[in-house]
Amino acid sequence: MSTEMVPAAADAAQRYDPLTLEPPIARRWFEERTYSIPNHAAGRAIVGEGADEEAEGQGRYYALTMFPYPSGDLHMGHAEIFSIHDALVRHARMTGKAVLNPIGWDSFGLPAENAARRRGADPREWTYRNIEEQRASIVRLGCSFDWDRVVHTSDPEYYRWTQWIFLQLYRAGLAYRAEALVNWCPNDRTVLANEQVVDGRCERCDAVVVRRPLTQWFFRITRYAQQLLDDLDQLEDAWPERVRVMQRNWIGRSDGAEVVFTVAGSGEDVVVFTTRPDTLYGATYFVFAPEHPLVRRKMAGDPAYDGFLEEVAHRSEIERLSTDLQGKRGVRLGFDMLNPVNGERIPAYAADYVLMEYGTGAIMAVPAHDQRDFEFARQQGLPVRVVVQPADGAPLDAATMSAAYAGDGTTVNSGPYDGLVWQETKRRITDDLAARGLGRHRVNFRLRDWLISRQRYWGAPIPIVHCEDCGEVPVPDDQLPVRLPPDVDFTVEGNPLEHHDGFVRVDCPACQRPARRDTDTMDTFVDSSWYYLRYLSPNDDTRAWDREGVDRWLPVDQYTGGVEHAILHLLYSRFLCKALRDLGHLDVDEPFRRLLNQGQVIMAGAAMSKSRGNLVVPGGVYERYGADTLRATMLFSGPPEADIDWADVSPEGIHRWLTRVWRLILEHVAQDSADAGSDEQVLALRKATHRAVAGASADYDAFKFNTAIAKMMELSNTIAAARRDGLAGTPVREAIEALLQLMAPIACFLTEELWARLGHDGSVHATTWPKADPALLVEEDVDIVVQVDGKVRDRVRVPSGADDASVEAAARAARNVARHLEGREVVSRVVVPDRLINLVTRPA
RNA sequence: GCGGGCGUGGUGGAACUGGCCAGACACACGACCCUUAAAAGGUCGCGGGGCACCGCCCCAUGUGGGUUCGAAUCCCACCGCCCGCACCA
Repeated sequence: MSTEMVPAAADAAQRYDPLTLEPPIARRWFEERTYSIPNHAAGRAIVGEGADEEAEGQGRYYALTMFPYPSGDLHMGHAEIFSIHDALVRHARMTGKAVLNPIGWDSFGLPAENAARRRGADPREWTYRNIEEQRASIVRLGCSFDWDRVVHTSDPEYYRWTQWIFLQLYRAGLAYRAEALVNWCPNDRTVLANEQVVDGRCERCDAVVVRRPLTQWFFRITRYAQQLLDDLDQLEDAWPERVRVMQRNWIGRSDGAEVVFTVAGSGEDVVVFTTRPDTLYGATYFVFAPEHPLVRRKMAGDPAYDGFLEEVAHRSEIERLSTDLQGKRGVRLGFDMLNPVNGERIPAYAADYVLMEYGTGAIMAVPAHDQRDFEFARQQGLPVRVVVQPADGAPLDAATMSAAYAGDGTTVNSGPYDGLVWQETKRRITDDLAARGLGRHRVNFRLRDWLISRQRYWGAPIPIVHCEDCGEVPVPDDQLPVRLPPDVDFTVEGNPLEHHDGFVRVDCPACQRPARRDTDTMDTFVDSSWYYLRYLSPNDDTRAWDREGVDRWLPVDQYTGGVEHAILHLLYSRFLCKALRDLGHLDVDEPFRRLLNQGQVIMAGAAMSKSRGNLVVPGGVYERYGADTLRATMLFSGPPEADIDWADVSPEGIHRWLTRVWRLILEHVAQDSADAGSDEQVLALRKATHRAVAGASADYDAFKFNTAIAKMMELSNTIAAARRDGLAGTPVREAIEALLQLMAPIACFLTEELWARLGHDGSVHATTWPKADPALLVEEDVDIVVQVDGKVRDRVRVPSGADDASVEAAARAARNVARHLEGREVVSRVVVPDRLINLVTRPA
């Protein structure tokens, strides 16, 4: 369509019309699989130089973007992610790298099932229709994905291997079934994920969610807690600081001690975890979690305790949140505890501010030095004993203090440890207890095991059979996948799989007798924590991934996605990578070498959402301005990490610029047949071009697309001005070609078309990234800022590299400088070569 | 409460490791040109104040201090905003 012969004048007058220009190109890239790449591909630049193995590895670039969830059509947030990702991908490709750039869909999950429930339809239909719609939008946006590697996590060909991974972990003891307190919606009669509980209520029906013990499947992520923490250091400067901090906090390592207390009279041992063993002498009472098994046993039948337990069990999440730090509730238990350091007898309580899930479910309470203990003590009239005195400030007085003191200081009231600095006390007390067998140094993590089972239909079935004789029996690998039955009844309450006899009834794989299939499906985060591996052999039905491909491409060089996955998805993926490494299936410690968190697209300060009615979809912008304008608008609005408020953004400026570039180039093609212009003009344009190339290249490397675009705008303005001043022919053409190459990763369609109009056969995207000529970047003369006493007073033009003395001479000669030096004596000078000179004076 | 981050024109944002009179590049706005008119396009102006106004001076990067020849950038305190975690022992 671009090579049609038309009179030059008519051609130059042709309007920039992205709506007819873009779709055919987009379609061609999709249909011809232009950006597909084989596993053994090597970088173009490298191949030409016959490089060694290491260099060959550097030529490969695995670019990954978080695959979308198919909830309806794309929104502006997607448009931003894909604009950023595609720009960096296209740039990487032009610099000669072999880029693996796959896409897929995270297509299991609750919304599909809910849609199915509402309409009695099959979740497949809803899911795959949405995928098709999104795919079309992504293609329309010009994204250069490898369409030969598409995966959907809901395809049996995919979840077969999710199940295989489950079994790998199961056999290694990393997957297990146990009872746990989970979120239960009494209205929907189902378990909810934490993410599905909003402010203590079910996100679907708004019922108040309660905690309920159920037998669930877990992945033993806690076994990797220390590694997950340690290896964050490998990601320094490569992952955003805040993501690493969030993961570190989530893992939550705390160093302290285990201390053994004894039940007075019975001699039963109860272990507590504390980070402050130095305050043991300050323990004035003892607290158990309400559900602590020892308390249940000892207090069974006690009306006060039973009543309290009942009350706590029925407390909803929402109440727990609202009572927060005030109203701690507890009951005095009918026994006392003995403190191992001094044998002191202290009263035992059960209170809801101690959690069964953290530490050992029991604590020693030191009200003087822990705020929660302090509040509970004041409430119950329990004694407060100061055992740490701050180094400076007024000494603490237990009778009058209004808050706990958790800071550092000197140990007091602690027998043999008095006078020691608290850290020293901490160490010694722990050592001494250890010597007596009553304690030890101990590290505790906040991280809990990953609860992966869901009582849901639309997920990967857990490949386990429950047999009365054999117990839990894994489904043999050659019988995978355990398929989701298509004919389920969504009108039943709870998990439809439980009500599907054909699914549930199965022969035990071990003894062949009738058994029962596990009806839980896996959390969708399991699906998404390994998809980057499946991209390496998406169609291989003999194994989960191509080991050779994995070794060649991993780790992912660049991962782009939203910060909302800072913990869950990224932590799970890191865990699974390490587990699979230890099982011998791959050979990297960390899956994602670099991470870029793009900002969110918001609307007038608020998140876009359907319920707010402020959802903006790309469709409107496509129809008005086209995809290039949308892409460039997203990238020009600010740095990629920053949020974009669509209310502040206007695509019009970008559209005007693209139109100017279009016109500039068409006019050049039509008119600039012969070279024209002075040597000075030619040199000036060449310098401007190479400055833009150097600057924009650096910006691309740093993903600063907004400033890169600013430099391209400057260049296009310079070219236009040069043409107006009479420059024509080859020098203009050179500048134009560089401009198009710089713009190609951003305005992929416009540049493709104009490149062809310039008479090139191939694609602009297949060209090699322009290189700035260093000789054209240096100026013979430079402007030097002249300061007098730190204030800028003038500028002088001197030869580049001029020595300090001659710069000073030139500076003193400058008119405005001379005025300011009048009556003053220069006592020193500071020179920044080729940039500035500062003359420091005093009155003469 | 703990942790992380951010405050620059009317707006989005620039300013490499402290150094080119802070404000690139745009948006919006204003004036003018083109036009019968509008749209589109083009040119110019655009932080505040001042003057002996072809040029120069003063103030200005949330506020107040400090370090430095020199601070949007580094340090301290305060004010404001955003995000994460939150009875974690």
